[in-house]
Amino acid sequence: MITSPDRTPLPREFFDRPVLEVAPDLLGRILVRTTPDGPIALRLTEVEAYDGQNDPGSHAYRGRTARNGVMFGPPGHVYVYFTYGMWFCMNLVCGAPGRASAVLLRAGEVIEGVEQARKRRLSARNDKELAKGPARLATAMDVDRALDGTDACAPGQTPLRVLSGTGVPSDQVRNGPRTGVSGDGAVHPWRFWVADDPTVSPYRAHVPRRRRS
DNA sequence: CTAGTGATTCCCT
DNA sequence: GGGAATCACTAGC
Repeated sequence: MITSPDRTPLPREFFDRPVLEVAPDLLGRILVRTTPDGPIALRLTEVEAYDGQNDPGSHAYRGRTARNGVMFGPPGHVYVYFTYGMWFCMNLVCGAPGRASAVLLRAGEVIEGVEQARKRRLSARNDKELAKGPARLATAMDVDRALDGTDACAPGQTPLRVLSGTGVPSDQVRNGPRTGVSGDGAVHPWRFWVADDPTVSPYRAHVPRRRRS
């Protein structure tokens, strides 16, 4: 049976909670990106929690900088960072201002605007790979640094919004170590995903890169 | 399927 | 100057 997902926007209060509550609760929600070419919608299937300055894996661990400033602001805003010289990744800021916690959006299923997402992700071998991985997700959803600081809970038109969707029953939520996080931050099992979902990205342990000559 | 590596730029020490 | 919340590609099993 197909039930139509709830298109109610998530209010700011949804994000104004501890990040370890918000992260699993985001699974099954619908991220909507409004572009001039029409909307792209994504059902979230994999996320990671980053707990501000308490968390060695978090960009906010060493305090506020030019890059991570949005994380220290109000919840419900989008934090976009550039990494590995080529890619963008997007987060949703959680908790009270100053908490600097955020949820990294790692993977999802494109459910609307598939044609547009395919054009942005030409190397994807099938539609399950369109947003399988955080940089792939950002690419498919046309998210880059221009959207850093966007309020996803603002009234009226916004380039990004999160809708209620259907959510995911808690017995379908799995969790484990975060991908690509090194050092002391690797101990926390703060990656959450939907059980047996084919759009979840493969786990990769952090590998330190060898120095180039 | 897994493991290894180059790409490429920005941030922070 | 070192490394990064990654991806795509290749080789080999």
